[in-house]
Amino acid sequence: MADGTTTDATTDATTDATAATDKAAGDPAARGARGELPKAWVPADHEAGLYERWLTADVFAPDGKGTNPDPSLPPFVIIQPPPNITGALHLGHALTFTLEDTMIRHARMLGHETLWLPGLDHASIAAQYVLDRIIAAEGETRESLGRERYLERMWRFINETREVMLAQERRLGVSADWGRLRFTMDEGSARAVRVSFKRFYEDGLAYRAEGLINWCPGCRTSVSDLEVIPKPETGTLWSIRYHLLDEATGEPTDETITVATTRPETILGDTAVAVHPEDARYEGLVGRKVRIPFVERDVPVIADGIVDREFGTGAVKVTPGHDKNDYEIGQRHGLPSISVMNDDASLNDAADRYAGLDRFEARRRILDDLRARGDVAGERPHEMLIGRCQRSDDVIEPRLKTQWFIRVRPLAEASLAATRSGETRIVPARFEKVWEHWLTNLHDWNVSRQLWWGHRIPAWYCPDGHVTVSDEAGGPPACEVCGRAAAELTQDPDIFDTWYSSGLWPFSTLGWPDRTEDLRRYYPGTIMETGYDIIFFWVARMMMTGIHLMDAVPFHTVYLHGLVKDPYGQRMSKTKGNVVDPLEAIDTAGADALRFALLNGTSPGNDQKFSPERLEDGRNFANKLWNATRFVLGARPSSIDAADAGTRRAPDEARLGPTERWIRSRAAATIAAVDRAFADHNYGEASRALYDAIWAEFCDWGVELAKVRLADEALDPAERDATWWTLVEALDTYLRLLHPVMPFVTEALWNSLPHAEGDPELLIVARWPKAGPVDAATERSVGQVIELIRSIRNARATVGIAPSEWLPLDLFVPGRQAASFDAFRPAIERLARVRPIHPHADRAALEHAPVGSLGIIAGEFEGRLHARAEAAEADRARIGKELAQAEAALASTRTRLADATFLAKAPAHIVEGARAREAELAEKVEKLRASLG
RNA sequence: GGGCGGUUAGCUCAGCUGGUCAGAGCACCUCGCUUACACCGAGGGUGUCGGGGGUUCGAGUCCCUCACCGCCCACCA
Repeated sequence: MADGTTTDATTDATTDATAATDKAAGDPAARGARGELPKAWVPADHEAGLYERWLTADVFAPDGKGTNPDPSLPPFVIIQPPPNITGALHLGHALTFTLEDTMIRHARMLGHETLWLPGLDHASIAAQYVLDRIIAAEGETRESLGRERYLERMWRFINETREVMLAQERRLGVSADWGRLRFTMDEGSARAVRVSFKRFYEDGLAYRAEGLINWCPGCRTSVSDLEVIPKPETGTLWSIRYHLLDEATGEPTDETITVATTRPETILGDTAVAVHPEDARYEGLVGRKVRIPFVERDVPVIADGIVDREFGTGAVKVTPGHDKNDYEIGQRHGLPSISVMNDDASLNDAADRYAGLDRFEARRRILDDLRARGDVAGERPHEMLIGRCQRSDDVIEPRLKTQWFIRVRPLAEASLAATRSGETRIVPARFEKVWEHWLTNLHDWNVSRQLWWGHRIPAWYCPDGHVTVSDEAGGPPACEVCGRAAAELTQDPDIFDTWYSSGLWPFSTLGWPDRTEDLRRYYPGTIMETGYDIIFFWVARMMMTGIHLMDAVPFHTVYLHGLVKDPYGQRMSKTKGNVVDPLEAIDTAGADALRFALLNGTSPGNDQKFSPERLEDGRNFANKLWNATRFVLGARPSSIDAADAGTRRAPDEARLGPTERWIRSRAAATIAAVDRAFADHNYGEASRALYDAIWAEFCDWGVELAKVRLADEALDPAERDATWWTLVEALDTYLRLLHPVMPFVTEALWNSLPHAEGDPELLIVARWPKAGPVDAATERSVGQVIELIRSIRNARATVGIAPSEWLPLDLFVPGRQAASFDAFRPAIERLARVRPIHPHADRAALEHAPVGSLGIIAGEFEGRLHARAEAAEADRARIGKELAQAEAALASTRTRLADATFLAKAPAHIVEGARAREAELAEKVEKLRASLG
């Protein structure tokens, strides 16, 4: 049943894809007619079509014909947490998928063969919890349906949710290898579960024993320690008198010892009273006996170091059957463990007259009866932590049960060795401490669950109580101890903790236990990406099982992301009603916007607040890029005809001016910055760097400066061509760099841009750009020009001159800026709205500027902007302020330079920098003063 | 009880190995439909970088300490 259903789902997905491609084929926008773009980036019009193109081009599979990986590079394998198949995806999933997709696209562009194996988790307890509520609405219960029909209903349910979830992943742009879609309840996983368990059993790492487990009365199953959530609560601490026995007669006396408890109902399971060995108050009592009320059981007073003398009365009742500490005390002192509860948390027959009562009702009755006997010595409110079920919120009951456990000690040690040696690295590193602590103090893992939805434990019991663990699908042929026939054997009714099969994910999905080519090639994985909240549930388990069963760590890097919270920093939850539906976000702003919003401004392992504004940022950015590209395509000089523009050429080096060199240099710097960010797994930094580079540098200055060149009639057509090709080249670079983060808009735009010889059809498989040299000299001189334009704009705005008004400018152009000035003269005119410009090689010439001109100080440039006298008056305040700032900065720099210790101890380059700054500031102050007159 | 994060402009956050690091976006204010974009452009203000010590020639940046917020782990009944 399991694998059949999964296979169906995969087939359906493929069929859908084909159908959608046919639809998209008629849509020019989706195809991206080269050289033309619609007016605006409307994600909904493009995303589906683009996704289908990737699918049909077969670029998601590592061996797909579309990827063309570089054989000299190792495969890049990402391991994703398969989401629970319980319903719609939330923003946390969107974050995970965005990060993973960003990583895999980046790796693919670098030329790695990539594997991202998608999947879904059957989520045993979570799924049952959801389904129970669904069938309750249908008037059914688990019991009324019975195991078989319940499971049928479950399959029906998950077959629906599966499609919804996979469709959501595709809308986000997830470029996983859909042909390998796996499910933790498919036959491959089932086999891996059986075989692994048998291995653990044979290796002595799986054992069946009676132990104290966490019981959820609501879910009617045991749960692991991790699924017990301690929640603060104000309870009551009662002091109860236990009567000591007369040592001679063995009968209770009036002599009492008072114990403190928050759970009087467990009195019925008490098998001792414990005090601290060095507690003088009770010195003489150790070794004597007390009688437990109601059950009339005589138990010893014992001494144990775990008892806190300061707490309560310093004497504690010991109930090994219902308390973890007490259980350990019981183990140490050989005390019997008495279980007083049923599965539904009512008291059992051991509870004598309280049998059948619910645990809380029993508590009330017992207290009443104790009061009647005069044995309640006191009570007071008590702040405490109550363990509640992660799923149902019921109060967890520690109970004795015979269950299967995994012995974790050796596995944990091997896992610790892996991170200590650096074989597996945790990002961010601070989680290593958490990892260490948890693995060091780990208790054996209770893997039995008394649920129906999940992998049945492959253990069979014969009437004589022999245990046979089998990895055969149909069970063992006979009891392996006594040889009784299979027909006489009974399989354990329990199933595995859902994380057991998840823990096998990195290899069960690659064909294990068979020694497949996939395993050889893709195990261990490169990076495992997930939220820090499942580091123990999942990451640690994969590490433990992987090392033991595969003899190798399952992955070399553990990347942990933070949680997505609402704008107020609250955890998103359905009950709070503050969840953001990723699909809604995609509908309103596009998948790229959502992806950008989830990555930008975040850092590894840190939580983030998600707000609509962030989504808008992403949408605006996509639109900005869209329009920049639209401009470049529309600005093609007539000297380059459409046919020539079909293939991207590198700009003619000989024709490059400072504008073009600046654009190239900034693009090169951006490549380096993004490379660095990716290397550090700092995806928030990568997106930020691209946002700045594309918007504040390329669009605001690169394109604006290039516009002037393109519009310059006097320019040599060959130079104009070079300008255009430079823009195309820069865009090409930026689109490649941004593609991992915003795959749709970049793919659409890149499709419309001329491709270089040898480029593939699709950006998703285009190569990552290589960082060229940064041209520092050009950046310096262009920086001066930019500063000049800014200063002029600033002066104009400050005094309120209309932006449309052309003003004459007297400009002192120092010799070293002469060439730069010549090149940028038209740009300065247009962008600063100044005309005519009177350049002067001699600064003194500025003194002849008309009275009331505005002073312009920008680096080595200095100017006088002609304006009306009243404007000039308003300008004096601006200059005065600037002067004050410059003077203050100069003063502080001089103080520093006057300090002998600074000069003696600071490194030379710092001192030199300070000197340079002093000179610069001094000059500026001088200029500003001159400008004020 | 241990541990880990966080505390930087009104809001969300960047600030790597201490020295042009006091920044970005949003919000806000003033202009502006200049032949990519109003999902835009130009310009602008705002911060004793949580408090207090210390190391250093020099500290959001390192150390100590305190405060508050959040999270994780934990056997105080």
